[in-house]
Amino acid sequence: MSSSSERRTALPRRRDEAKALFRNAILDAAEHVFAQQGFHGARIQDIADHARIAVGTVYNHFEQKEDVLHALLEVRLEEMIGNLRPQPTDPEPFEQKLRCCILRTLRFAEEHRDFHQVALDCGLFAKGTASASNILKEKAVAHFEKLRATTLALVNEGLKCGALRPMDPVPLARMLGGLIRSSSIGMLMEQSHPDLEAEASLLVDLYLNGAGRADRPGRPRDESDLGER
Amino acid sequence: MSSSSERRTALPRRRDEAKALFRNAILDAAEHVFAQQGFHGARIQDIADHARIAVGTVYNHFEQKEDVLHALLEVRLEEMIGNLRPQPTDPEPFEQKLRCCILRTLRFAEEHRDFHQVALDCGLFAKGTASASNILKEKAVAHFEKLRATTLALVNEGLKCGALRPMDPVPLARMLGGLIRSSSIGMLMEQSHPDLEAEASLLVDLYLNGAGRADRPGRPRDESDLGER
Amino acid sequence: MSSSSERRTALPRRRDEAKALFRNAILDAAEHVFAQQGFHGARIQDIADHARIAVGTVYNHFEQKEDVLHALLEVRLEEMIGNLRPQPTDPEPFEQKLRCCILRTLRFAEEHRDFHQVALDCGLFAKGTASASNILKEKAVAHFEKLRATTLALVNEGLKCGALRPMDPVPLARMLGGLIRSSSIGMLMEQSHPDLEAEASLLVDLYLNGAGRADRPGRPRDESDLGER
Amino acid sequence: MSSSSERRTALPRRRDEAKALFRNAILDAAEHVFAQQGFHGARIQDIADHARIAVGTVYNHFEQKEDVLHALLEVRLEEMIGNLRPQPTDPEPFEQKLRCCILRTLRFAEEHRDFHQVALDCGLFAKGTASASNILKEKAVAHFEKLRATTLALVNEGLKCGALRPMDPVPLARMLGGLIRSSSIGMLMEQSHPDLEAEASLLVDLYLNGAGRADRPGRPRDESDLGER
DNA sequence: CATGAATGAGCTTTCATTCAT
DNA sequence: AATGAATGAAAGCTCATTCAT
Repeated sequence: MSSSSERRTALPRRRDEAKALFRNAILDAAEHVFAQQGFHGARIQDIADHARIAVGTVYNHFEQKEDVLHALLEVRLEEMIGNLRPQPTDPEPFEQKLRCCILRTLRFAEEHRDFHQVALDCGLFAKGTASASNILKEKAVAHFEKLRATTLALVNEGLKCGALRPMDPVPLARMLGGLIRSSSIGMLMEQSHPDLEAEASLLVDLYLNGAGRADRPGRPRDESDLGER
Repeated sequence: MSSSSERRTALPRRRDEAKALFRNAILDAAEHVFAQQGFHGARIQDIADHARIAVGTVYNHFEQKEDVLHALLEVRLEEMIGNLRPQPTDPEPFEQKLRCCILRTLRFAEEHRDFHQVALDCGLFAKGTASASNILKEKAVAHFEKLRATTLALVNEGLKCGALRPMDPVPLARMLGGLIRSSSIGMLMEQSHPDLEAEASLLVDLYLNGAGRADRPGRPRDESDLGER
Repeated sequence: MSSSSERRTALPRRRDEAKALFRNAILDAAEHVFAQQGFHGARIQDIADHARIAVGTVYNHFEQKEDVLHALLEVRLEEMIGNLRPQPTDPEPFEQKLRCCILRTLRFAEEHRDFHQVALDCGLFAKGTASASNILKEKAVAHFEKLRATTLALVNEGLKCGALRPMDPVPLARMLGGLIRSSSIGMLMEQSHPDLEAEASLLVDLYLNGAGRADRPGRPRDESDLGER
Repeated sequence: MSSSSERRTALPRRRDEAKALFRNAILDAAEHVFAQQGFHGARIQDIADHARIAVGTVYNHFEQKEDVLHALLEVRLEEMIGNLRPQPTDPEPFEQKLRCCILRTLRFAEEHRDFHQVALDCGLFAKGTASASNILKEKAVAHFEKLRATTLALVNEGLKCGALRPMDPVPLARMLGGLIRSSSIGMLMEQSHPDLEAEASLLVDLYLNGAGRADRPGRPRDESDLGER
């Protein structure tokens, strides 16, 4: 009885493997080509060439060019959000935990420069941007919201444990996102491979303590510090 | 001083006025259309329609589509940089001056949402981004550098007068840029018209003092403060 | 006042002339290419080549490939219907009038073999046929209906003047259409140039008197003749 | 007489059965899909889906898409010609025999609306039509010729027995074909299920006696009738 | 100099056919 | 022999750019 029943499961299994293989190859190729040429500049032919497959094959896995982009962003963004989100193994003081999250995110950016390039190009980090909303439409917003929600959750945790100033979490999250983004973009631009640990520490320091000189005159929070002594 | 000699100067003057009129109309239309549809999604026809002129007329003023974008960015960026740069009338303590610069920049972003949309779309705020480098090429870098230099100058002034922590100005500038950008994007996204004065104050506060609670335990700069006593 | 006011009328006039020139050139080319290769086999490039214009120009005059076909059928069918419809100058006895209408229609078919080919290919003479309904959709039905109505009007005239057997005009019209169509198709097939006058006379004779031998035994209408004696 | 020798004959028999099963399933599916979407609009995938088999299987039975159409037309046309051809059991007076042939043909058209649709679409009834000649090439002509020959044979029989007017059989055959075709098309169009017996009688009547009123003045054959008295 | 139609290279997408399983 | 994914040539359509008026 085996052969037929085996076929029913073994063949599809192989097929599914092959399917996933092609799909990933296409997404990897797309990541690279989109990063180099932008979404509009990238031709399906280029992606197919990079994946060493035929144009038609791309269309066997994705209905439209846009769907390739969408799938790519979805997959990578999930990974990125996973990195930004606190892990069970992260150390407890919020400052350390934040440092770990940022470090992981920077490492991800370092390892996935192409994706970051694409994400920027698509305005993934800026909901409502023109080409983003035109290419990705509502889906773009969903992508962005996920990232924002994750950042917000991180900030809220900091507020709860008293590590952050008690204030509206939205600007706090916005600031955190801005800092990470600036740093990531800086890395992309410099094409350098900096000391990510140091960079993460610097980011946390700047985020928590600000850019101002601690003992500068008229520092508002010094006054409140005095009051507490 | 015959009428003919007058004509020699008067006529060109009129022509120049007319020329500038068309050029500005094209740039205004382009700002709107690019913001709505993205650079690649915008057709010359669309821009011409918005400016209520013929396509050919666009090509009488700009060699290529890209040149329209370039000119637009150049004009608006100059204005934006002018706003970010400290003015003679700005109040002296660095904190106040910074607040003024940021406020002007946010106001500009508010008034030129379309330009901001375009600038984001073109990765103007992120040198080396795909579509930016493909569309604008070297010129994009020049645009970006100008903005970066202005931010850097502002930070250096803060360092000189002792308002900022003595450290590498590059990350300080990057952080400042990231904050302003985050806030601008936030405004674009929310489609709301917030209290810009309050927003500027908040930004300065966060930039100088950080997001951390001042009296939290183990605050690093408290230690350095101790050392100075 | 002249030049500007002239321009407003003179320029558009020239433009309209040119426009009609191109449009007709496209339709003529399409008639030929569609006839040779069928609608699906004809590429826009082929039509453009035949009209000695660029592909894009075709699209400046017609939104889609289908619209070219539609316009072609509309124009030619109007002409064809004009030929089938009785003219004021046609002689009065219905038989003679019918002969004239058929002769004109056969002449039109002879002179516009290409159109006939296309019309057949599109099932223009058979409402609801597959490719017709797929390519032309509702418009195909409209085309067909016009033709049918014209044939019906002709038959009704014959009924009114007592030249045709008093019966349901629909089968009478159907028969007339079938005869003309068969003859036209025969001409297309034979690639010959027959004596159209003779062909028209033959058609009228067959249509009015039938294919049966007049004096054959058991002829039903002879019986009715008997009753009248 | 071992089981092995049996197999040698039994197995191929089964195989042939299975083969015919698939072949017929494909042709049935093709008949439906071609009728719905036209030859060019029908994808092999559609046909395979309808036959609930895989695309590859179609190509195991037919070399090309066109061959499917060709085989379909061949099979159905043979059947159609068989219906049009007089049967041994048909009653003898030519008029009755003709009535039977037409009735069978109309019944076939009624039962095989899809095939008729396809045949029309392919210009099967009009040799030399564009898409027909492009799709079916010479084979189309062969199909058409068979049908024409059958019609011609029928007409010749009528001539021989004196039921038809002594004249060139080609126009007579053409007229007969045109009448049957008009009626079939009419049925396809109306989507109605008329009384086929009445329709057949009407056709024979019109074919033999024409559409003209028998006692109208100046009827040419009346004169010849007079002469024979 | 404004105009707007002509141009044609280039792109996305389709689908008949092939072929490894 | 059935399967269905891979293939890639081919076609419709777009739109930046040109140019005659």
